[in-house]
Amino acid sequence: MTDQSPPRKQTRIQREKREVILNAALEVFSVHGLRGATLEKIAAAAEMSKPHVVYYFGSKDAIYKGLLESQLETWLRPLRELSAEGDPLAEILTYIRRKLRMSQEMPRESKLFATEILHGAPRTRDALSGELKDLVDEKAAVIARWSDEGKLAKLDPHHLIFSIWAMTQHYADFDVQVRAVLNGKDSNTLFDEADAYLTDLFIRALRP
Amino acid sequence: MTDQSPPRKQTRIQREKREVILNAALEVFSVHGLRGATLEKIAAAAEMSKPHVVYYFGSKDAIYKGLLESQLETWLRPLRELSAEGDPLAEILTYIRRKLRMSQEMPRESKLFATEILHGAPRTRDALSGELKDLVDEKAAVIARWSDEGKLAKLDPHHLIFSIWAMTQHYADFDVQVRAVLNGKDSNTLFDEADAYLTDLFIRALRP
DNA sequence: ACGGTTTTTGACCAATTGGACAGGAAAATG
DNA sequence: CATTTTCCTGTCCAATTGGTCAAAAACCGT
Repeated sequence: MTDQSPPRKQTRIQREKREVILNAALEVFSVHGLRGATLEKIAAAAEMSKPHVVYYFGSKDAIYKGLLESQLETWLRPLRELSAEGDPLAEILTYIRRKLRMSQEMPRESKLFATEILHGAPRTRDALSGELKDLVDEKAAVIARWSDEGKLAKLDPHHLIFSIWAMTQHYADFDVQVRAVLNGKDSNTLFDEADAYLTDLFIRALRP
Repeated sequence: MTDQSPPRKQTRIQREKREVILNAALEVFSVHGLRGATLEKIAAAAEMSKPHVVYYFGSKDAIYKGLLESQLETWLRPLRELSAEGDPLAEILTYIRRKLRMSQEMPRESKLFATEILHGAPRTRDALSGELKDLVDEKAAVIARWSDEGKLAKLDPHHLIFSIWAMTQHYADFDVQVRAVLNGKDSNTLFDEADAYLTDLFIRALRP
């Protein structure tokens, strides 16, 4: 028995095509949302025929779910990397910077999740109250300990995390609005400003 | 000429019906988004027939636009009420509290705007770079003056406003996520916590 | 009570769209 | 090569859905 993979080995071409489709779908879903996206648009973006897309994923919904799943881990990584060992303030500032950079570099993923959650997270509920909650609780406990030890100001750690999510993702999800107000600023300047602002804000707020 | 209204006087029944439809539409749009909402669902929520809804608004799109327009002013009011005359820190904290309360009391409106902007604000672009930008610039100038006078910490006023939007609306727009993490907390407790946290955060950050 | 206007709806239509299907092209397999 | 398996697409279909239309019902001024 040389075949060690449990259900079925995926061929190279299968992996590649699925990858292409997921990327095209991300493009389309992030702009139009689940309902606004059509198989046709996805197929066009992936440069293949509509039945071909269905051939690989079975249904539009399956693509959408596939996308969410394939991105969830990436999405949580910055928080996961927040280490209990490091310097409290530095750890949190690094987390903020990582999250902000992620928003800058992966705005499509950010919008995908935002839309999903905004609409009640019908396909992600379990992950939210399972994996996500566990991770947040764990890191919130770390932050709470830091506060107790006097290394950080006493601020509700859960809400601290929420506010970091809110602010960093704001720049990706509502970029149209931000850009309309700060009209003419290019993306890099904008994120540099945001970085400086958030660093400043949280240094002032978190210092013991 | 007793009729003084420019184009046409709207009858009582017309105003009422339009009101009912807008309210039903808000319910449906805020949950499903523009594309996910159907005339049928709106009609059902308004307890009338589909052609009746069309009779009053002409098209689904017109209802959507009507909603956005009828809510925009309400949405901007808290910022508009931020007064250059008051005590700087108190004014900003009051603004935050108003905005947060608004998110709590009008989550449907919040989600409506969030979805619209998330999808590129195709129907709101002008308002964003016109009315909204002007208002923000005006209030940002006020805040900048306060900072210059040493009454407030020096923080980029535009980004300060963005961060307030981001955090307050987060609790309305992503309530599913917040609730999944803080599982079991009822709405009032949650918003009270948020209020306490945000007040605390911004007092620490804004004190000169 | 009556004629006209406004309101309301059932029935219908055309466009869109998710997806099925049959069969051809290409690749792997032997 | 022959055959089997995988890949790929043109064509079609049924469901959904935004919107029309004609006609009925309710309303209103006189």
